[in-house]
Amino acid sequence: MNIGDVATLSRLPAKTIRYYEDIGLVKPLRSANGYRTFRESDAHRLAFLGRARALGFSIEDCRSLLALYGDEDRASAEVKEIAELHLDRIDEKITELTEMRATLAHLVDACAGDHRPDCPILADLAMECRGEDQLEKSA
Amino acid sequence: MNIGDVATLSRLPAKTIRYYEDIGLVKPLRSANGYRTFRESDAHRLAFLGRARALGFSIEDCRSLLALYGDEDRASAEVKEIAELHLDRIDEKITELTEMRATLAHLVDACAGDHRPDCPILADLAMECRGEDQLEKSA
DNA sequence: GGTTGACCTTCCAGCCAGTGGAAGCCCTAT
DNA sequence: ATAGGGCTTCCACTGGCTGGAAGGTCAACC
Repeated sequence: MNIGDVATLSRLPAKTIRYYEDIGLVKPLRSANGYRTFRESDAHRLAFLGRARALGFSIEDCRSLLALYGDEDRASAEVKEIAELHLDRIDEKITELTEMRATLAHLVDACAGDHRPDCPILADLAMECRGEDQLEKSA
Repeated sequence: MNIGDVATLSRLPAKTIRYYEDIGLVKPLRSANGYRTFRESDAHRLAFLGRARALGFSIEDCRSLLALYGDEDRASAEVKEIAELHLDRIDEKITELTEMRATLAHLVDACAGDHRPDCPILADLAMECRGEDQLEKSA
């Protein structure tokens, strides 16, 4: 298989696949003309990578997961630990975004959104009275 | 004020403040020794930036928001539009993360996490049977 | 006057995970 | 023979910083 075929199969851009080779995640053979030649196992690895990335795992997580996948003597606990850490990171992000969302939604709601210049969104961003403990110290 | 003072006030790292100058978000004066000298208005802008960034606005959004803030003739509608677009982006991210979270939580839940190698997380990532429509075509 | 140490300066490199584009082979079909 | 599509490498760029090196400046202390 050439890179285009495996790109279609894995739904990863060819560029990404070359990048994955660069960083050692996949090691296709080369045919006489210099083209990359992907075996079934390479295609399989790329599909694995595509799904792991779609779940938000970092490239380094993917590397570890692939290593565990190829290790017959792995303990599922090792896999689970990676997944749980990732889950925690996702939860943190969701929490952070949800807080942002709440604040922002509140401000958007309060803004008339008309031709007049008065705007509670800008007023909030420009607010002097946060970080007052710091200001007091230096005052 | 030197950069350290304004860094403390705005709770932004000095490096970040230098970067903001680089990209034209803030324009401090220079004193004879080459040190940046921040006016009250610069400190104010940096605080504004810190809060806008904390709400997840992109640097380019921040640039627009600062311009609107300084424009007496702005319409609040312009501010609101930026905020609403950002809100939509946040909602998209939350949705995406929530979907990931659900899938991942399901898999983590199904994994024994013991010394044995069997692992539904890896099994899912390695699954052949997704993207079957594509596979069928090329088969 | 010398020295420490905290502060400041610039510049260059790197992070993550790719993406875009140029310049140039290779292969097939007409 | 030539047009097109696919493949190759390489370099630069994205966002939003962050780290570190090499060196200038300033206030305090001995």
